[in-house]
Amino acid sequence: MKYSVSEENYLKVIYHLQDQSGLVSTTSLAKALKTKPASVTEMTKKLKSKKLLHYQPYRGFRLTQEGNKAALGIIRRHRLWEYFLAEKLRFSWEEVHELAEELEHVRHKKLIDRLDAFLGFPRLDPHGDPIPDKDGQLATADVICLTELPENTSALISRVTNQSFSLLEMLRQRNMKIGTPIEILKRNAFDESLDVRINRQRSINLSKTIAEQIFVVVT
Amino acid sequence: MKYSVSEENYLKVIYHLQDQSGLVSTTSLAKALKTKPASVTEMTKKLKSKKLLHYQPYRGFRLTQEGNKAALGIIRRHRLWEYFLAEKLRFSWEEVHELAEELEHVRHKKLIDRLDAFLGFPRLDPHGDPIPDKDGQLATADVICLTELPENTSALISRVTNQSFSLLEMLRQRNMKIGTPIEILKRNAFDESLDVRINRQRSINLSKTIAEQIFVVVT
DNA sequence: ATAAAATTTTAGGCAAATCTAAAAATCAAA
DNA sequence: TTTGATTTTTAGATTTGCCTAAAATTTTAT
Ligand SMILES: [Mn+2]
Ligand SMILES: [Mn+2]
Ligand SMILES: [Mn+2]
Ligand SMILES: [Mn+2]
Repeated sequence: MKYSVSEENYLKVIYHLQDQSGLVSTTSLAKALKTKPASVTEMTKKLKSKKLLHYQPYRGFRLTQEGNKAALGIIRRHRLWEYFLAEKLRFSWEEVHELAEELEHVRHKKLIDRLDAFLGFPRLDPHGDPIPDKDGQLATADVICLTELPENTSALISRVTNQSFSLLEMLRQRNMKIGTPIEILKRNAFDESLDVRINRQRSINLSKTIAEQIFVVVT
Repeated sequence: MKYSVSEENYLKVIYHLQDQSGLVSTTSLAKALKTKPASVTEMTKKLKSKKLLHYQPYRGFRLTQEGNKAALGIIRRHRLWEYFLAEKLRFSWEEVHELAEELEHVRHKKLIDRLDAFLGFPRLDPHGDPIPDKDGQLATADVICLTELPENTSALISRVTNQSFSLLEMLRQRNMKIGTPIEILKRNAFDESLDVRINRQRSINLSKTIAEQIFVVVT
């Protein structure tokens, strides 16, 4: 019912890794948590014994229902604090993730529900990621990766899943934020970069690496 | 420069105990921290080696300048979060202390300074305790204990230093909060209880035990 | 199918913070 | 001032989470 900070970090990271690949490997988790594979094996054994994940030695693991629910609780707290930091304390979107990494571990149902109400029950965090509600329900948005957007089709930037400080800082400096209109003018075959129009005004070039991190909704 | 949650709790509690008695004893600290004297001895040895407190084996200890500064930083965070919880999230004053006990350990200068600004640089927390400013300065208020207030002298409730949930809940239910007008009608010799008038209206009886926890400013 | 490479687990340790039990020091009283 | 009670410290364990190095297992390549 109540987990340590370390256990919570494992649960959250496993949840995110699962979203991409189905089963999560020891190495990928070790890398994501900046720890060593041996440590991961020990912790996953513990989490298994607490019935938070399915785990067969050498085979990888995934969250149980219980583990999933716990992870969503942590993600709810993380994203609500991110929203608070950005909207109320005026932090920029590249700064909030790191701070929320600590605040998310203050775990009192009443605190987080009051915070939710104070913020007006926001549905998206500053990066466009959905905020699970009281019951752990996640709103689903039908976004596509910017790299999949056809040319000359207007869309809105709706989500940036990568939390890298420098990526987010870069986007902010280019006035690209959640809700900003965007359109692909040209795909450059040589480096797969994109020439895009931002805010129906400025035209800039985005490397493939950056474009892959941006998700949009066609309007 | 950066201390563990445990070290922070020690520093804060030593600060408060020092305020009352000069030198702090191993047993009193153990009691306040709900731990055992043996654990206190080990931790204080560590804090001494970090030059956060003066400590002679068997003789008791007190904070160094450095330790004092650190303690004030923790108290600043604690009280600002208490203010936030009470003013913004509408928690009652008996609920905020416990929540702030966890939030106070999220330690980022910029976060706390932004929170301070967001709250409008409050000077007192919900219990009337002064909030140290950015530089650790504490405003001093000239309060007296309710038990010292002369009869028929109007005063304002300005501080309740005891953080007991049930004491604070009791006072709230009697409409006694920071800023509430109060006046002593009669001292009862038998049990040293006080008949007081609250808000220039209701007259109630306060036991000596309760009266000792209330501090007032004569108006 | 086998050998080499990669991944994962086990074994053995370490540091922080706690505990209990026993020893040492201090304090209080007769 | 000696003794008995109290306080404090030391000794030795325990728990959590992490580490390195070595062994076990699985995957990949010849
Ligand atoms: Mn984040
Ligand atoms: Mn986010
Ligand atoms: Mn408090
Ligand atoms: Mn307070």
